Amino acid sequence: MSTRALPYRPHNHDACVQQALASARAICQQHKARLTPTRERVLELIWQSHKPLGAYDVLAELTSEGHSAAPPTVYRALDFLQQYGLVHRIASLNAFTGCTYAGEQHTGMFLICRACGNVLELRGIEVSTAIHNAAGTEAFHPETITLEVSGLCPGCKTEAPHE
Amino acid sequence: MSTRALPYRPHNHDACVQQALASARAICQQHKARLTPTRERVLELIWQSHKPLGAYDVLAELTSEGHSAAPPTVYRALDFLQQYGLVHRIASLNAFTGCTYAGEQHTGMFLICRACGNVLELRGIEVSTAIHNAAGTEAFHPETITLEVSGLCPGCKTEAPHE
DNA sequence: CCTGCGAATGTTATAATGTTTCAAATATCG
DNA sequence: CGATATTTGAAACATTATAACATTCGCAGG
Ligand SMILES: [Zn+2]
Ligand SMILES: [Zn+2]
Ligand SMILES: [Zn+2]
Ligand SMILES: [Zn+2]
Repeated sequence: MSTRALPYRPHNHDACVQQALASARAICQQHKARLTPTRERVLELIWQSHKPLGAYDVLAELTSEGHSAAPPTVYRALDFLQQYGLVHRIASLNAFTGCTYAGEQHTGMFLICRACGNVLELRGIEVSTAIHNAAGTEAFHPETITLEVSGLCPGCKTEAPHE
Repeated sequence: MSTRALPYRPHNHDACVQQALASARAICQQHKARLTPTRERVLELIWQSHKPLGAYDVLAELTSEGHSAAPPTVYRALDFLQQYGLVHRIASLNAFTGCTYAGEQHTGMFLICRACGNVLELRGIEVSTAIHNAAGTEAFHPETITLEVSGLCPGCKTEAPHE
């Protein structure tokens, strides 16, 4: 269903974005949710950037396009997109990124390069299982998992191998 | 070395706190780091609460004690405490909690009850291994892992089993 | 076509969280 | 003591997020 974005490697990003938008439209239709122009534009802006985008980055882009927008405009769109699993919030960055596996059941695991800022989302089924097992030993009932790994991507690691 | 706090169960919390402070003093001495009165008081305040404390919560407490404090006072103390592994920042809450395993090498995994607000820190070695394995398949070099699980603790789960 | 209703948006203000900057005080060591 | 580095005080500022209320829009029923 979803074409997996090649991690940290060059690819036709326009096609990438267009596919994400098409997928989003389908998902919203399924749920009878309205992917309005503002919501769709916010999703597109987020997808166009490989790096997570802050809410105010999105806002700046919208206003630069002549859209009369205020913080609530963006946050409301982001809430909607999160609700339908189209974007994820990266808590450690206060930023948002497009979901690579929209429509598929998954626990998002994010590899965040501290050098280039790119983010790769993995499904991480084994990780998810291990987390649920660990929580189970404490009789804890998990609902949402925040898993963000900061470090160096392959490219940046070879560029700057010496700390 | 460290006495594991009994998860979500009653215990002598004063002793809990005193032990954490003693441990912190030892760790700082080892590293020739200065656990100044303000830093120690911030650590104590954070430990006294089982729930993660926001920076401004700490600040309010300090000022209520007559301490002339401003935001940087607290953030500097928190930076110091994080640097020496004495507290963790919970990114999904914008709050801070005392480290249960200070001085021990570990990847913090936090079980956060959305009902009562209590937080339990687990070491989660299997989880850590799974994360590193997953990152390895992408040739990613992990440095810091943010792993926060929100859900219901055993107590709150039985109280409100029906969503 | 109107009309009413709920969803979505516009607008303003404000809250909550975190940082920069520079000066003053304090500890540490020779 | 005097030089040096660390820590703290203080004020302003920056960033991120929400509250409150008015207005508009999409759509179904009459
Ligand atoms: Zn996802
Ligand atoms: Zn990189
Ligand atoms: Zn810890
Ligand atoms: Zn609970």
